Amino acid sequence: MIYNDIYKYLLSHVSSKEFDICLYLVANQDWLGNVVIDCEDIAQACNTTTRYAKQVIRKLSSQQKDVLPDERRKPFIVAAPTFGENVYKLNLGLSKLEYVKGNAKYTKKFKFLYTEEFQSLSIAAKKLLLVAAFGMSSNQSTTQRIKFKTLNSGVRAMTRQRIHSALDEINQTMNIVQTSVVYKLKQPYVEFIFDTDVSQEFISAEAEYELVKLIAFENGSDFHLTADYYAAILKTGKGFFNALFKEIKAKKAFDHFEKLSAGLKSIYVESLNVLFQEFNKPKGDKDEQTPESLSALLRGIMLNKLTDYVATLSSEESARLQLAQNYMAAKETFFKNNLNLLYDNFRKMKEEAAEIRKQIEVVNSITQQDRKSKYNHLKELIEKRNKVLHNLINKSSSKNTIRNNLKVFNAEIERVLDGLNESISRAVDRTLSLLNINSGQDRWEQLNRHLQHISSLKLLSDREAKTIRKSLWDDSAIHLTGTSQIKIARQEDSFAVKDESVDFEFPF
DNA sequence: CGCAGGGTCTAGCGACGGTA
DNA sequence: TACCGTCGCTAGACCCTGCG
Repeated sequence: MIYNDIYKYLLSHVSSKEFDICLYLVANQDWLGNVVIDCEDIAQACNTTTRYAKQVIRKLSSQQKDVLPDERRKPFIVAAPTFGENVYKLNLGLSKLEYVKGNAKYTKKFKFLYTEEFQSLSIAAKKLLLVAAFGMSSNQSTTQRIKFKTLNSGVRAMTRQRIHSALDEINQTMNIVQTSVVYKLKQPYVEFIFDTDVSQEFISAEAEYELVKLIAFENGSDFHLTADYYAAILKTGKGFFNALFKEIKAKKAFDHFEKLSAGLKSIYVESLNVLFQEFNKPKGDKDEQTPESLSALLRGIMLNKLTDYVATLSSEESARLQLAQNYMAAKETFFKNNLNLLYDNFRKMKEEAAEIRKQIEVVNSITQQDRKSKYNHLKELIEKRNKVLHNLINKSSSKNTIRNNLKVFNAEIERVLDGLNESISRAVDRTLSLLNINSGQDRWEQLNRHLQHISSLKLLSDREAKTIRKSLWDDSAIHLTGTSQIKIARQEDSFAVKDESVDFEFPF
């Protein structure tokens, strides 16, 4: 979106080509508001030479020498080396953390702003059309009327004469809009009448789409992918970034935005690579990948990598804490003459550890959302199973009916459990290996331990973990040890069903 | 890359016409 | 007449492209 400050910048501070290049930069932002600068691409997109594109980029990214207006002194873009070479972030516009629905005025990225005809216009004509586009964004009307007076005072270097010649120019060059001067109460207005479809044609965020396409291409997967696949992948990826922005806002971890978003970006890129390598493997008798299954796969990969990322952060945190401890331990032997330095270092290490902990909390809450929904699913499934079984028992259904129902439910529960296991075992392995806890043979035991660990890590609240454990083990009184044996309390009546692979004990 | 050169913009000045 | 806003003109700065 062309936010208000960018809009004003375009109306006041740029020349004709700079106008196009600024619009290019706005259109080529990724989800984080970063742009990869490729001057050849810019030159091609904006109909100029690579050399001049470089010059403009240099200008847009350096402090402007004009003294008076503040916006002009602020460079339009600044280098963002954290995200890679040639990556710049837009200095104007709303950052992802500032945006709240409805809080910002903006101009939509109409397609016509990016056409060759538009780019060939003089700066005055471009400014007039941008003002009209702003109006069209806010009131959806294809007819825009703007007072001469407004243009004179609101747009730099806009005289009557320039308006008239710009209108002639627009009428000659642009076939999607007709302009004229109309009068109301002796006031001259500029009237723009756009073709109806123009107001609905926007350019989409290409940067992320191009990235996915590029990685698919590099992995040789691009032949098989239709638009549906790309859409599914982009939706999944964007979900993660939105979750990050939300959590950073919620946890007020604004200082960590750059580090965390750079982390998430590289996780996303790595995951896409893994995804397409996976996609390319011969499938055997497996079903064809659907867009949904591909996006679920991506989700799984990203969650795993996020877990690894948390583990890295955790060890950074422990390193700081360890260092702080070392400082204290050294109190007696060293630094006798320099206790202040010692305490400063100690405090610094503790503070850094606390900052890292905050980052961990942000990332954890992203993965937590996913696990929470899986846990809820599991909980619901078990509740449903118990209800069905109790109904069957009350209706004195046959052993076979009960057994078959159990089998169906248990298969489903195991499936969900597998997903959960996969999702959490990494968290446990990576982050708790320090605690020397070996994973047991029994999946149910393992899950129970995971639950404890996860609640000890505050991935789940104690209460949630308790509820889940309760619903898994207490209420239903199901105990599955190594032999998949099921018991339901009410000892007075119980029986066992023998099956070739499963043993059931069931009360009546 | 440097440079030439036409296009474009800015600031400042004075002319002009309308109004109190 | 004094004042105001608008317009056109001009010098000099900046924009942008093409040439070698």
